[in-house]
Amino acid sequence: MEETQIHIATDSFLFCKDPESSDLGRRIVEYGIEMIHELGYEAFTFKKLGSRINSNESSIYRYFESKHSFLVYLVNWYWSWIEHKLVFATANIESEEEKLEKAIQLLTEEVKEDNNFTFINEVTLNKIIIAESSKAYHTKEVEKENKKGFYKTYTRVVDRVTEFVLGVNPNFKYPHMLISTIIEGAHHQRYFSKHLPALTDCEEGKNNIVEFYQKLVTDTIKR
Amino acid sequence: MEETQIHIATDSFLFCKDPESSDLGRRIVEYGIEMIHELGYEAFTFKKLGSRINSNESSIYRYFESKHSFLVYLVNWYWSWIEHKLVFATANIESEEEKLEKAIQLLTEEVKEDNNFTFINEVTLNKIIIAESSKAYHTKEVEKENKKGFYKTYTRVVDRVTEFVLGVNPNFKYPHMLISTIIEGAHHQRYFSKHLPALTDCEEGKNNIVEFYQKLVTDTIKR
DNA sequence: CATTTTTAATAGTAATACTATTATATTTGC
DNA sequence: GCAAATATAATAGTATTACTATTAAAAATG
Repeated sequence: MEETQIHIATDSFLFCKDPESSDLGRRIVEYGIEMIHELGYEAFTFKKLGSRINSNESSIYRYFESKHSFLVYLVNWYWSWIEHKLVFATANIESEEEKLEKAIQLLTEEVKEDNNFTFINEVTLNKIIIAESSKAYHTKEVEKENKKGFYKTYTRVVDRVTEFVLGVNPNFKYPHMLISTIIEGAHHQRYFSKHLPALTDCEEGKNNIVEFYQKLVTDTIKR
Repeated sequence: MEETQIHIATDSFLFCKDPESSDLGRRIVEYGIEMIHELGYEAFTFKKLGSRINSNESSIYRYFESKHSFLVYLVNWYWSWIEHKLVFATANIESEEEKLEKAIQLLTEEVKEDNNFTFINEVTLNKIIIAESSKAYHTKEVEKENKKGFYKTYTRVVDRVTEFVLGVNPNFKYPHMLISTIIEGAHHQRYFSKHLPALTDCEEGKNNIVEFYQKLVTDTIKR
């Protein structure tokens, strides 16, 4: 991987105490990801996590206000990481078309390598994003939380790619809609291909999802 | 509305006792929809529903095995209803293009009228589908439940519209992917436009979502 | 090395998502 | 019209969840 040691910034309103600031904090995040992936969000509890990392439920509460805010933290970490990769992948590229293509690739491909520079396993985190992230915003408190900035990292990624769309076609009316459709769509398709295959046309091992969305974007914004 | 008294078939594995078979069953569904909409899926409980309809928590359990299976029941009812409307809206139409257009309209528009022929308020149910339905299949038990047929109504709708896509372009490689992307996408956009507007380009009151997806389909499948 | 901070241990709470049992209505079949 | 069957309501109970509060022990820091 091209990265040297990177640090993903997370806003301080996403936690009580910064999990990156201590060994316990890092273990909470590292094994929390592992356990949400294994058990699913519903069955995951801080109590179970505490006993897995030889710590205590109440100690985890000093880092995260609730199970929900832990999920929100992970979602933000993920999108900050994607944003970093996006900036890197599109730097020094002249062609707007090519920038957009790189962006779509990044947003729709499956994360396959864990760079191991951090305590976060990005491959597993990507699977959590696909399977669980919609639970972060499908709550009665969305609007309140949105005002607090809980979803701004995601929004920022959408905005960046929106710029590339407008770079290719400045008259395209619905760039945000297109990009959020593609991001959510690709996640759905990956989930469906694994669990509800009747809803997709994916062949094992083939990169149909990326191909489909690349074509969809090209066909939709050009005219 | 064009319908006469309709009856939406629901498979018997979706409930313990058919809620349509009694007054209590119908009240459970009617007010259950109302309460999930008001409180959100997480805060909704059978206990609260029982006291709202002057009945009892344990009586509701005679109709539905769990809160989860109640949601699954509602999702299936919704898609059966959509399927019915779809068949009706595309009957006797010759042109494949026109059939597809009607279908996309139906799948992406907001439900605005409750025909009041049944005990189910379709406007409210549509809002539940938009905000909560992904929770029905984002569980660790998806595959098991899929085998039992929990998601087959949805699949059937996707399959029907897939046929229209192939009617317009028999060589199009990803019709299921396209249709499920559009269905989920439209739901997301409606949710975003209300709660997370930075992710869309919707103007209040305008039908941008339908317009966007109609164009997207046309541009993507033609070539 | 004294103080502050962090962590662990323990206990406790209200609520959730159920199950089980029994009593009382209501429906139905004859 | 009434006995039998069935549906519903009332009550109680369970294990677990998602937390909060308190205190003691351990570790870091100035």
